[in-house]
Amino acid sequence: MDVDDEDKPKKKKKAAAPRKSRVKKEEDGEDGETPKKAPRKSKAKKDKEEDGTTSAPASPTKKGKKAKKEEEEEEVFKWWEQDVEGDGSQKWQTLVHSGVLFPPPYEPLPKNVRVLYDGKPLDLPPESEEVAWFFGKILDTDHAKDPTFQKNFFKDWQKILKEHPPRDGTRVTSFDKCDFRQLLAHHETQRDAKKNMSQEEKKAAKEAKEKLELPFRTCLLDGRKEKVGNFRIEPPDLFRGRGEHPKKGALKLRLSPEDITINIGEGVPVPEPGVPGKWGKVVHDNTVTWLATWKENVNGNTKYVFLAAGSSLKGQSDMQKFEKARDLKKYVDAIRGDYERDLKSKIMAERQRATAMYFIDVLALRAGNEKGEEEADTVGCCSLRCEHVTLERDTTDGREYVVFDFLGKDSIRYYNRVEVSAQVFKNIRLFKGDNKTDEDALFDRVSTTSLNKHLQSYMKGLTAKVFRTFNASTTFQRLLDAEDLEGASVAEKIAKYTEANRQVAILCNHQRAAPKTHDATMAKLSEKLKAMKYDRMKLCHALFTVEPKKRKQRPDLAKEDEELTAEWIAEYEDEQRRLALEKAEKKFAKDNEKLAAEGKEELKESVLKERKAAVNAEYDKLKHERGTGKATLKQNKSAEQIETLIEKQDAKIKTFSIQTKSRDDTKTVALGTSKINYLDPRITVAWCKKWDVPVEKMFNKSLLVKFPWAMGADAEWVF
DNA sequence: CACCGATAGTCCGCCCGCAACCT
DNA sequence: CAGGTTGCGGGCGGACTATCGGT
Repeated sequence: MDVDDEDKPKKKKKAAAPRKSRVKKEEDGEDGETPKKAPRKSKAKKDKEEDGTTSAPASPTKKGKKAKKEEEEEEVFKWWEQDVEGDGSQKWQTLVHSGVLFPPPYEPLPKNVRVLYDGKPLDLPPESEEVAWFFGKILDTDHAKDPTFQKNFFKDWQKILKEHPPRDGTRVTSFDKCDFRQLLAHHETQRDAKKNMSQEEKKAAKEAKEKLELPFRTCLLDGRKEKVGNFRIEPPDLFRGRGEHPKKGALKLRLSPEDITINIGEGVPVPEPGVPGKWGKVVHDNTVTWLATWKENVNGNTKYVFLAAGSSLKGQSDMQKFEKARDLKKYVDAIRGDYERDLKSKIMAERQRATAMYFIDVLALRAGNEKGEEEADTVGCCSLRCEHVTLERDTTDGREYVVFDFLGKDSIRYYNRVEVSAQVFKNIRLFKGDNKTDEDALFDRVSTTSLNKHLQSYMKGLTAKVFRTFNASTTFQRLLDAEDLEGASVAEKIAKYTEANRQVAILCNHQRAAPKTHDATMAKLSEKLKAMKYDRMKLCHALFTVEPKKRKQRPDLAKEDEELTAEWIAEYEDEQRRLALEKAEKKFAKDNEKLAAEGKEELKESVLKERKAAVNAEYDKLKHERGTGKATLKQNKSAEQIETLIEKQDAKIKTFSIQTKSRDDTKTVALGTSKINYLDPRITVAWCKKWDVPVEKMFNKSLLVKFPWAMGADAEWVF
């Protein structure tokens, strides 16, 4: 399903007109209600009927499961099977939706929950109390302890306080005199109360929420039902910028309908805002994909309500993104040749540009736009400063390195020591110059705009970010191709896939904080692994006991696992004994409880004694076996049977250790981001088909919904 | 003893929110 | 700028685990 007629130049700006008439006509008759039958080869209907109806006559014994009918009756629009038409500037013909959902109004705190000022409770009007609440409820987080956050919060709170002062006229002038602890306590109480709601209450609350949200969840785009993404208007709160953002803690205001612009089809009913007021503006712009927009007050950014990731509009542009990245294959050799050449250019701007391109290509750095004073200080390739790169030469082998150390997007640290060619090394030394300071731009003659413009000269639509997609997917494809998985278990296959995913995530610097419980989890897992190895050891010993000559014949089994030290074995067995005894005690108590309930005579203490003696005998036996290299099993088994058991145990150990290692390797790597944004899903689909792995194992529900267009890729498909 | 099913408690992966990028 | 895509963290719900009783 290659889309190869993509780059046929259809640059006539007004190409939208012809197809409009056809669709429009159908529209009028149908009120836009019924899904438009796809003009060409839609097999969707047929597919549905086949599984939809037949499963209905359930067995009479089965309780009629509350007809979860809405399951999948919707006809799916397979846009990727349509012929590409138009230039993409027009995004829709008709659009019907319910607007946006506003957050509930502020509920004032109970009278006994107060901010204290100078030790005395403040009686605040709701407007200023709400702002205090935003701060109080996060009092136990790092944000509340951050000076910038405090400063910005307090400044904005004072502004609100001016309009809505404390009822007794108290002047709030010092942050340090404020005590928000009652607010936090109230927050915790609320949280507990919510947690402790009964099942029914929780269910009722959930249903009420769903009912409320239902109209907003979907819209009608060209008559088809499509999922809407972020239909909830962002609630007011204190701005949580990432890293050292100068505006963190500032008050993000509550929005009214007047702040919102609605984009909707012409001639369809405009939804009413769910709160008092009128929409700021209503427009009918079918060249854009947003349903609503507003301007956020803290940074002045424009926010939008878009369709969900699984929608046709998002899917189409997502697929185009990957097609564009695949296009780059055709040009990349020329581009590389040119920048290699330009690394030596006499023209400084060219030389810098070539070096920047080299980093973007090889390291998958982001473009790196200029940023303002009012934003966190983060950089990408073009905005690197001299302080972010250092040069190193290995004195023993003369190899040369550039060490990158800077804060990138989301203030995530990028640290990388990269071996470079003599030319790149020389260039960086040159760019860092003698007359530059640490704060000066490394590439003072390159901007993202100029670099992108240069890239466009090779390929239409080529920009720096395309290299990231290209790099990620190419790397992924190459790593997967390098593994012959014939005869491998599913667990092994998945491990190889995850490893390739991991390599890409590392390339793209997708990090995450290690899970808080990681160390504890790893400790548990390795104990479990040791226990498995212990069991294997016992099986081996048993084998040699049954058939001593095997010790010579099977050196692989005779070799002792050095991880299982004598101390560990002793500790482990003692612990197991303790647990077994404890269990025997419990069982004894339980048995008696039951007998008592039945009015029968309780077991005598001697029974417990016997049982414990049996346990002790078993572990005494193990204790005697320690260090002897011999063992007897609970049940007698033939040598052959034991060997089978060992094989099984080996498989179990192997699978388990693969999983354990993979988890450890991935503790600070975020795999999701590349999977969602950078890896062409068709690579995964093809790989799954090639190695007979269900695609559901590699894609979770939302990825499956996001990538329907990729599912048709066959086993031979390559990026 | 193996296996199943129920239950409660824990954990971890998924989804969402929205910030931070790019062009 | 407007209009998108990319990205992390946090909260939540569902899966998993431990335990127990019953067959």
